[in-house]
Amino acid sequence: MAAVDLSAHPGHLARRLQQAHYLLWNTMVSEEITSPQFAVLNALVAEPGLDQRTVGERVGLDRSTVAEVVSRLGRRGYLDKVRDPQDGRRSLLRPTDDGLRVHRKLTVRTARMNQVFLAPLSDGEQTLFLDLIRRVADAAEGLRNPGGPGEPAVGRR
Amino acid sequence: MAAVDLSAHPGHLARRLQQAHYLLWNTMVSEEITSPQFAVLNALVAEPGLDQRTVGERVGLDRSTVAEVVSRLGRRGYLDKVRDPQDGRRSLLRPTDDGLRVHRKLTVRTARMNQVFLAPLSDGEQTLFLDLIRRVADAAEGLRNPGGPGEPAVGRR
DNA sequence: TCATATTAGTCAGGGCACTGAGTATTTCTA
DNA sequence: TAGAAATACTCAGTGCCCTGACTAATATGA
Repeated sequence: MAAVDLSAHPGHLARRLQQAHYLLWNTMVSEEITSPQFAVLNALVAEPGLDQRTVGERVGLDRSTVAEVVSRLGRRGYLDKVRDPQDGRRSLLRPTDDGLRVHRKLTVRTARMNQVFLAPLSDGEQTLFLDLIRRVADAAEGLRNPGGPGEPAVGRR
Repeated sequence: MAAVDLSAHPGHLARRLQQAHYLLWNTMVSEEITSPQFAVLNALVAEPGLDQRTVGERVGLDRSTVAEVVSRLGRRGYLDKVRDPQDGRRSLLRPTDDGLRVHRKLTVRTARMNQVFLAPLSDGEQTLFLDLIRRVADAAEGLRNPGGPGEPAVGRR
């Protein structure tokens, strides 16, 4: 009897939103490459030669998850992974030609999918929507990473 | 060079939002019970005796995931599961006394967490935020479930 | 009534996401 | 310069999330 209305809970809505996106991605973008895999590939297209930790920072994934995603992309031949000769702890990542090709193809489809995803909102609402999510997510991430955004969290050399 | 700015991609933001919520839940609500588990428990507090399929419909989980979540809640003694004597295919679920107690406790903490989560937004923005997410998620779910909301999707008896 | 859907749930398999422990390498410092 | 601290990564374990194939039970209709 003391049950709660979950439709007012941002966390519950966030989960449903993410699930909806997952399904749309599968049908409109790719069944092989997932959205997090595309994010990692995209980060490497922007800055080839990044190490895993930095990639994780760019796309918002922890060390373990990056390792898994990278391993899948590597297995499919979309990126190369080599030990940094300057620092034996790091693995340096760069997209292969295949990886670049896939990235280009998915970029187009992703743009189309975003339009469909946001179609129920007016143009103004769309920018507002993205802005609100970003603010909430940034703030929540800031709770765990004190020091604030813009300011490098930990000992970036 | 043809890399994309992911901060304009709703799917990427949705994932980050959900991750941020996951972490906040862990620190502010419970390390034992997860948000989806609470959602299932909440549905059963509202309507004890539901079957798994209907619970999944209420909280937005597919059959397999509901089965897993239910099994964990059952293992911890928070719900009972019995075969429906009227229909041998169904499993009927109801919260135990322990389940009710936990649900009450987490309800309070969840409310506090929601406040913290939404704190970066003004009151007006908060309602707007929830409304926008709901509209996008509903629309995307409707793409897979033609027939529209309100109209029972499939043969509810 | 009997064969044929349809439905509820299970199971195997792949992928994302986190924590905590452990290893190798580099950096700092006494 | 040797020992301690920090860093990058791996590995094991837990949980969420989906699909597709399967089983058991019920409902339908020729």
